Amino acid sequence: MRRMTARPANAHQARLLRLLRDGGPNSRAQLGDQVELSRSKLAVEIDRLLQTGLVVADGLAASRGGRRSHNIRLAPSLRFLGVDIGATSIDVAVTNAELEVLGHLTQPMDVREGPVAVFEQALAMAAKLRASGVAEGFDGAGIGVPGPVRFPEGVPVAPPIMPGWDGFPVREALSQELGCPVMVDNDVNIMAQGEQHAGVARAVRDFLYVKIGTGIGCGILVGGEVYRGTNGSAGDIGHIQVEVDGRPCACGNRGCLEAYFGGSALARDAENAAREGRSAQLAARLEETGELEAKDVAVAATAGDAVALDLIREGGTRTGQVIAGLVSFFNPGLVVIGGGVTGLGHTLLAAIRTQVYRQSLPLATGNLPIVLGELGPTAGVIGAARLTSDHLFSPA
Amino acid sequence: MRRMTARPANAHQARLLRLLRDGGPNSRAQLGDQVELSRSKLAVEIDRLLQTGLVVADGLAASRGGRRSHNIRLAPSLRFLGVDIGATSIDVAVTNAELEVLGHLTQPMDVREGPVAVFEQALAMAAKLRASGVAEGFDGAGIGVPGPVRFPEGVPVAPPIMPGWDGFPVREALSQELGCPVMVDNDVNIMAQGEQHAGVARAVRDFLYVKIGTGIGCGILVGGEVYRGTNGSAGDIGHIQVEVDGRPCACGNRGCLEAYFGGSALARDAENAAREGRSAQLAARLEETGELEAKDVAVAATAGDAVALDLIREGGTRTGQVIAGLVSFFNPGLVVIGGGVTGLGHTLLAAIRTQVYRQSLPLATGNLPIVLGELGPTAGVIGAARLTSDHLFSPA
DNA sequence: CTACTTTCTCCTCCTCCAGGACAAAGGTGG
DNA sequence: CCACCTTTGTCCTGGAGGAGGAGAAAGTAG
Repeated sequence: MRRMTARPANAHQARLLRLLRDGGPNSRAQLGDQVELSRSKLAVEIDRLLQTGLVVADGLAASRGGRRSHNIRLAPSLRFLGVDIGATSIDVAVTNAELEVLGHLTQPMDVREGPVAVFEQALAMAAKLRASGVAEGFDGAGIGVPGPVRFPEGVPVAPPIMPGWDGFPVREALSQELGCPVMVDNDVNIMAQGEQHAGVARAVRDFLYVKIGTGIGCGILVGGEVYRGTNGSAGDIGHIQVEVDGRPCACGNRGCLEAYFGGSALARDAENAAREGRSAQLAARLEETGELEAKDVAVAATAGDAVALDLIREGGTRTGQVIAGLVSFFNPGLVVIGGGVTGLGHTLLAAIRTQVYRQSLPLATGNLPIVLGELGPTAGVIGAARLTSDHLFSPA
Repeated sequence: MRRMTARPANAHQARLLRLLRDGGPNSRAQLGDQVELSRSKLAVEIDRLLQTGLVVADGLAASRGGRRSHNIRLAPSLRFLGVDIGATSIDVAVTNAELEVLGHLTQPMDVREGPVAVFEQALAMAAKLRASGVAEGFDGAGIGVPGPVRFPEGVPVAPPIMPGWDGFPVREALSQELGCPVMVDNDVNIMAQGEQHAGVARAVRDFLYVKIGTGIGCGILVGGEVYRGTNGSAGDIGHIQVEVDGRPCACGNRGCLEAYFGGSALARDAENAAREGRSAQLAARLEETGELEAKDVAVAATAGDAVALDLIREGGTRTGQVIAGLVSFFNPGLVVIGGGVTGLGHTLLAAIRTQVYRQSLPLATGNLPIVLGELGPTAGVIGAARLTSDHLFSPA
């Protein structure tokens, strides 16, 4: 089960591996244009990488007017496991070394059942993927969990929505089970990295990824790197106050953003609206299922339900208020809105945009795109795979 | 006039120069303990630095049980100029290579008079310092201006409180006049760097420096480096909204933090209180001078005036509200309160602390000190000098 | 078939740098 | 005062890192 994947011996090799990961197979000559190394040194390092098996020579490329080049690519047998643990669902995917998703499973789950049960499920899903033939073993795994993480140790700290996880040695436990290196991070951070690797944030180095799921969180990228803060709790914007003496929040405070918006708040508000007879459509749905979810509001909104649209707009305005403040403070080059909000999509985005553009400094918003994430549920698993590949593709 | 100061030839030399700057004179052996270099390589690099004249051998140190060591120190003739341009005053100082202040001048000034007049004044102050004998010439200069700066070019962009400065080539113009390299940054950023170099933030890598002067701004340090954002406007927190449909602000919006607090707002509120007869003390002062300044409120507060104390507490609460949000978002290891608030000091600090500790996430505030800056008005000039020394002490 | 381009390999030479040997210069205890 | 220790600094050698020229290999264009 245990795979001994080689590691690059120096920074040059690490650099080359990342170039091959992000740019796909390439010739020695083309790689030489992207690094500041002489041809001879480059050849030496690539030979060494070939010897370790991390990269392979893979046929000849078409001529570009001269001798045809040998393609160099990352070993096609490399496999990364990406796991995204949300509050209510779990995503597991297998990627190749270029972080292309080869297989992806999603299942509902309740994070409050605790780490043991959740990881049992995650490992079962991984086994299922392996049985399907996309992987024989894993060279590395990345995990996102819905709470703050002490990143170097890979241990959740004081996670509000998953109390049973506090201090559970996620990294060590999973590394044992999987027999490969494991990296653990906040789920918002891995989604942000996913959008940076393969989504809308490809060319941007300083940006914010705002995830609106059950709760609301924010991934912060500074110079292309995740910023995690002193305790790993950076980006925890769900409990920023938006109303003095406002609604009570589950965290014990009052007036938090999450008391007004996010999957939980939205479902609760929709149920109230249904019970009070303000929306026939939501009431009908409530009748059917006994309770409402954020998804139901999205469906109702798409069908034109005025109450549902109002709820989304109001939530977007609240969220926009907070984002406006963060934009003034952080002056990002891009704001990505992601999370389980497909369907809420453009109504929500419009409300957020209106609020941010009205409220932030002109200099900060002048050239600021605010867009929806383009990867949807794969953002997390791609980001998780990237996290572990960043680790493996760095000098040992 | 022009000084051709040598630059380090490589990263090792740069590292050594910074060690000598931050740790003072030192022996080869002690330096060797702080860098990962062999003794021989270290000796070579130090010899080269000695040849350039950037460092000098400076006598023998006391024995520590064996052969006495030769002290190595930065050239004692090196001089940096630090300039801190505020909204209403200008600070100019001269430091040696260890960034110790050798001479410091402060004068009132109105930034709206435009860059030409202001720099004429700054250069006159620098000349006065030179005439006093603390410097013969300058090896580098750092300037802080009260507005966003496009850092690589050293040009202010769209500064709200100093419209005449937009696009003025500060770096180039001053470099011409002074005959040395010049670095330009936002004044809040240089103050933050000052506190990091020689003040309360010495050991902290991720922190926020909140300056409450005429307006309110924030310096952001990530991993020990200033974060400036995509347009150089990061940290502009004075126009974060604290009240929906609140007081009109000079920026055209409503409910901004600066509409409620900061030197301008405080002076205005104090004048209103005086006119409405709510504070005899402030009214008396208004009678004397015709208008009130933030300073007058500080004096009244120290004397126990209830209205003045209330104004400060209220402003601190508003500011604390904003900081609380930033703390949740950024999870800093330290928050420093600085700016022209000496006197408001502990009343203000208490109000800010109360609000932040009440309102931010426990994980983010658990071990978070919120303290006053300890350098006062020298923070800016030291930070400015450090900015330019960071530049000079990096490979050419 | 010739001329030219591109890609890749091989070889030489130079610099960087670690670490051992050793010299210099002090202290300590008899 | 001398033998022996510690600390500091210098010198030397060998090995690894790396740049760049020469040229072979393999293609295109005419």
